[in-house]
Amino acid sequence: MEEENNIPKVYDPAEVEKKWYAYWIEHGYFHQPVDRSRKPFSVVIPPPNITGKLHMGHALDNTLQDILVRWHRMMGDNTCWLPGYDHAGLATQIKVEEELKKKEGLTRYDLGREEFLKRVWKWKEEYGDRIVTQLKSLGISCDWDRQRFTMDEGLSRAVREAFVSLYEKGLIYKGTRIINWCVNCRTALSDVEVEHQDDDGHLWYVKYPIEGEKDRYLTIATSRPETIPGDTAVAVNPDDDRYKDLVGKQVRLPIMDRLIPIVADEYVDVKFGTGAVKITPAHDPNDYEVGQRQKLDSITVIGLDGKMTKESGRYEGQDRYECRKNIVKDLDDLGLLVKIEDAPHAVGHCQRCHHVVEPLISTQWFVKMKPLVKAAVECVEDGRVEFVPNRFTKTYTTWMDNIHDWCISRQIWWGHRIPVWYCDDCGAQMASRTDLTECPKCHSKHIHQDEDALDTWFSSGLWPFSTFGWPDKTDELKQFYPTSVLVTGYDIIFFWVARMITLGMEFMKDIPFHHVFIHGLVRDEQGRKMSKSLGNGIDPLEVVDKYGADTLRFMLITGNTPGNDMRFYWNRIEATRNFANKIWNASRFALMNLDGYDAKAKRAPFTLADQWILSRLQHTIKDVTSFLERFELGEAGRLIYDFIWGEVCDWYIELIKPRLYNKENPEERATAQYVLCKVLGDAMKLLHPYMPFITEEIWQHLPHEGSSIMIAPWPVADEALMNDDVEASMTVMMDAIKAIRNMRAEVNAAPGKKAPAIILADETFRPVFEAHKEYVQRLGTVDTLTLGDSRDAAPENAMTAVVNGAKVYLPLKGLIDVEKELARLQKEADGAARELKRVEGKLSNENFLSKAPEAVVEKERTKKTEIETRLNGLNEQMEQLRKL
RNA sequence: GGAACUAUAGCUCAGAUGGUUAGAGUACCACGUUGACAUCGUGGGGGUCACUGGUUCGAGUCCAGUUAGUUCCACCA
Repeated sequence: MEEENNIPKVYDPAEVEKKWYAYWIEHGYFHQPVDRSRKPFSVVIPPPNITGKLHMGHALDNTLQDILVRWHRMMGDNTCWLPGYDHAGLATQIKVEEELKKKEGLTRYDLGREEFLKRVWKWKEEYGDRIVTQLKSLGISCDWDRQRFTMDEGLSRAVREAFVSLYEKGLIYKGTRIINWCVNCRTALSDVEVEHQDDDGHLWYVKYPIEGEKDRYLTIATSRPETIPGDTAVAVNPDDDRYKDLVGKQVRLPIMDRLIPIVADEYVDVKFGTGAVKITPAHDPNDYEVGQRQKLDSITVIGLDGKMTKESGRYEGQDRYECRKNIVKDLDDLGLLVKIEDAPHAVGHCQRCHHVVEPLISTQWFVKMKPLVKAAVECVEDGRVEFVPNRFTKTYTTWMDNIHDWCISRQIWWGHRIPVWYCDDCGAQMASRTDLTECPKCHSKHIHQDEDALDTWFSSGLWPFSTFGWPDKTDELKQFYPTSVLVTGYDIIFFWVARMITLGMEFMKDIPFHHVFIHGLVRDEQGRKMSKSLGNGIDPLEVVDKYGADTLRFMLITGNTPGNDMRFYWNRIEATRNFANKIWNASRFALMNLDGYDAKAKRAPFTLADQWILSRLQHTIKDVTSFLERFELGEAGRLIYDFIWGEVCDWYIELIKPRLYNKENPEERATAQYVLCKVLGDAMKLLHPYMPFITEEIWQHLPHEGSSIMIAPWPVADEALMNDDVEASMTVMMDAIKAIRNMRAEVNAAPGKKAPAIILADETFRPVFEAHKEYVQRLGTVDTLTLGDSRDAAPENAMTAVVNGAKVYLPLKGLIDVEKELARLQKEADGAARELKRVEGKLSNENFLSKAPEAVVEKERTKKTEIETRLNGLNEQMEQLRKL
């Protein structure tokens, strides 16, 4: 062994990845200043929460972005990928509160607003960029110089501007309405932050005595008996004959002993329950509506703490669920409980803490959405903003069409405080871009700011432009807005995408991005969602440690299709790792045979193999690029994989070995070296967006121009090098070689040793075989190869295969089991006959001939001839065998 | 109650504008250490493309319906 080369046989990503990431940072490749002369390509990262820990979703999301960004950077676009993170108001506050409770046994109220916020900032400084560090280990090429945080001064200014501007237009208002209240988080929530799930519930049927009529009752069904103290009416459908005479009368509300009216309202479904509904405007959104229509009072019986208020009489102070039990019991004791039915019930839960959300009447800030969404819907419907895959357009537009006003105030401290001040003296309410110290109306110093903070999504909704300096008119904004593409999961279309489009159209009068590239979820091997509670999450960093970021990235991108969920399979990780190792060894082979290589040295003309691989390379470049243009990242990746492994490694490298090993002919050797470098180099470029590290490592070893593959120009397909004749010739040779291998394996002939073969080729391909005998000898493990004309008589005692353009024989005297061989040939012939029948059927169909395009018909004709030739060859051979 | 998605080899998945002998990886079987790679090579078996109709010269691909599964939206007490 004279293996002087010290490149390891097995690729070890750990060190390589660390090295190159540092190198890229050091050279500032991720950062590009604004260059108005070049086409922009910009992406803003979906900002991870500062509380976040990297999970598979992030890995997928950011790899997708990185592939697009790296590709466009290589294409020469003025590329900007802006990173950052989100303060995540409620989520972060909960986290810090938990820590405070655990470590010091304190609540935020113990500390007070100012001190508590100091703690959150401290927490943010300590842990806030942990996720950013984790992202870096994936190899993503964000411009870290442009990193933003939603609570930065600049972004906070944008929030102020947006709020005040909407306020001045009357699109933000303060109102007292029924809202979603989390009794655990003690804050209002928007509709999208409430997750509905079917819980096991019951329907309690309760008799309400009708006033003035002895022993007559109206029976209602309720899933929430604890709200009975808040009832202010009972409603029936106006067309319900059962109850027509009762409308206008009153019932005596059980327990509370209060008279409430019986009203008629369309809302009531005659067929459901008893057809009579108790109305509690303060604790049910529907009842609230009915209450508005019927001008009913509303009585709040459940407080902000989830406990019964004094309006509930003797239940005051009880927890809402405890009260439920007690009321049911009391009703039973009174003989008013008719029956209890099991009934699944859709109950709203807080997205953050999962406690049951309570509908309550409360004074909050809202954004009036209807006037805003018009432009946001239009720009999607007319295609200015394009969802990929397209089906998410419908998800988006139907949601937007049914939009309700957006509750944006939160009773939390961490976040952007609502920029509204109230004058204690004159009662004025004013929104202001700057902090106020006195009332602009009466000049009183007795003013105070609204206590609430804004929904986190209000600031994230401004992200595509606030990050580039809005409301200032910066160069960045001019160049990079609208951004090119937004990459995100389908789970936050409503939370985030919809808001960005809405607010972008409002404030920038332009779309925030041209494409929304939606991906699915990464699930576990059984297809379950990865979650903390199941403990089935796989840490991306663990995969990176064990197999490298390149492997994780490639695995996440290939083997699934845009917008669909995918499963995480260790076994696919291993397969991808093997691919990385394959690339590694192919380049290792190249490097070991590159000694004395001089790109300028005199070269021999290209051989068939050279022309073939160069032709295949051009097609690969063309197809990969067009798949990338259509966001078909998985398909593009697959093409690169197939090209490298299936064509370069399996065929080309094997074919050029003799030339590389033979130092007696330097010109031929130089040609092989040149083509190998060219093909590997371009392949590395195509693969670079997917596997940035290993491609950089290899590219740096290969002869190259420039300082990094990541800024090397993206390959352009050279049409002049695409050669159909060459590809056809190689295909025939490859088919013949495969036929030889196949036959030898069938009879297990001379395993590992060379054996003779005979090929009778037709006139088109005979010269090809003659010129490249050694291809067949080498890859078919053949010693003597006898060539002849396809019209020559077939050799006796030989196994046969017929491929398009040639007949292949293995003279395996003694090894052939005539019966088995006949069976094998018969099977082949049967297949060919079946196929022939189908083709003939087509070709004898008048409709096919007249209606199908000429090219398709022609194709069928050639197919027919080919099959016939093959079939004849097989039949001939079988006849001969039968004579033996 | 609406809507979307999925259904292709034992398993995980690809199959753009309808025309391939329907593919890959993995698993399985056989053979193989020829100077990149056993994280490898060669060969093989394995699919009535969920079902039923329709459109078409031609359907895994388009349309309608059925079944099964997943998900999102929705105020039925």
